[in-house]
Amino acid sequence: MTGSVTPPLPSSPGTPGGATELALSPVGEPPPLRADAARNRTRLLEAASQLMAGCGAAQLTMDAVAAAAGVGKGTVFRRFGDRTGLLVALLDHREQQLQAAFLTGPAPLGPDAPPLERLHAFGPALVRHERDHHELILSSRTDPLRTYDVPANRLRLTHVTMLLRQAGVAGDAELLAHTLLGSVDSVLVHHLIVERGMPLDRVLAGWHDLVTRLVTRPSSAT
Amino acid sequence: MTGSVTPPLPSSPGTPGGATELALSPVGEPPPLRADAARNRTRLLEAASQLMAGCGAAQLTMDAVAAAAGVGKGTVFRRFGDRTGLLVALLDHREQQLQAAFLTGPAPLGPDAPPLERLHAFGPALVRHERDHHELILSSRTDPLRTYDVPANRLRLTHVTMLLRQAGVAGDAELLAHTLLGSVDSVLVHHLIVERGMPLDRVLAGWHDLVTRLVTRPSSAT
DNA sequence: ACTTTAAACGGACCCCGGTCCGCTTGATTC
DNA sequence: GAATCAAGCGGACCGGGGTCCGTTTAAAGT
Repeated sequence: MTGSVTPPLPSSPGTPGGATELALSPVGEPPPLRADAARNRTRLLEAASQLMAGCGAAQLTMDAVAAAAGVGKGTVFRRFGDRTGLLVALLDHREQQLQAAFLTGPAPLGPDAPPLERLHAFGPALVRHERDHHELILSSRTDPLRTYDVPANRLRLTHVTMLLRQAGVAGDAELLAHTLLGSVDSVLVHHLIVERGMPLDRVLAGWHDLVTRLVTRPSSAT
Repeated sequence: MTGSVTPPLPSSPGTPGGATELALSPVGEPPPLRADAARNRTRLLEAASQLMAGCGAAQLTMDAVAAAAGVGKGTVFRRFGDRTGLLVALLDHREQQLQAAFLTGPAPLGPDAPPLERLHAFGPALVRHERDHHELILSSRTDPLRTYDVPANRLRLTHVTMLLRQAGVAGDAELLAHTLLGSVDSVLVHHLIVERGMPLDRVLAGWHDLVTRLVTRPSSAT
């Protein structure tokens, strides 16, 4: 179980400017749910997953999910904050596999391979994963800014940043990681392939090329 | 006047798979509006702009815009398709300045400077422009896929692609252009600066660094 | 077992985006 | 200037996201 989606509890409007800390992820103690709450959470995720499988994201209305799970509508919102929250939770759950693959899995994705190799392998793995779940991803992007707060995406960023550093890349590893990840962003790739008819191979070649360019030290400037 | 926002006329469901051509932008004859329609269009854009300036994007409801412009709600939808369409039209209008700057303006942005210099200048110009309009941009991103269809964004892509080619870059210019543009995407930059506290200079340095890396031929691979 | 308390629950309710369809009006033709 | 017709118009209507608040119930204390 993920347990990562900390819903925006109504008790935390707090300081608006909140510069005390990042305050976005006071991850440390996701207070355990009450028994019934946990049970309902599971039911809701299952119901949502089935509705999704059955009729696509369009049919995934909050009322429908609530009804299918046999709970009230308010409960869904209490648990997941809003529709996006529910979708993210659903997605987050499906991320586990991918995360396991690059965190602890076998080479070339896992920690046994050298950083550069892992980096090269990471792109295709991501693209494949995102293609499998693109509908869910698409519909969870209603609020563009929140994308960067999704745990899965944060994890990817840290991962790529780390790999870049380990590969001995010169320069701003964090920014470069953003750039790399952006180049295989789910929405972009979907656009390129579906709407522009670009072959998948070309996108993947782009990833490898980009990794190579970024890892290579720029020899001459203007 | 832009005149670019061709609303999805109810008469054009046509062939769904439409592989005849791109069919996305049959730009060629935006059929002229009837007098009253044109008048209302202007009124609506003005009303929207004022509401935006007055109370922010949140208050920009379709009803409010319609009321402020003194027309019916249906008219707004007929003209702009949906809320996003209205926002894009608004944004598109404000793009003119930027577009003029890099299409026909003076060096280093305009055509009088060498390609590489234009490329370096383009990033900062974009970032500045996007910061000025980030609220509008943000709220026009509800439908992530449509982003790539916005005329302004297409233009940017072609522009950067062209500059890359002119600068003699080796490799997939179109993909590289996507990558470059992605690295200064409005939402990303806003996230980095506002939520992560990254100084603007660092983002801009990232752009220059990236341009340099991409233009430089990768000397050694794995 | 009984009390207490905060969390969880449910569904009526509100708001807004988007649709629909009958009416109006600007353009064009004769 | 009258007739014709497509384009434009408007606002009632619908459905779904999100909120609110009175009620219920799991858990902790005695």
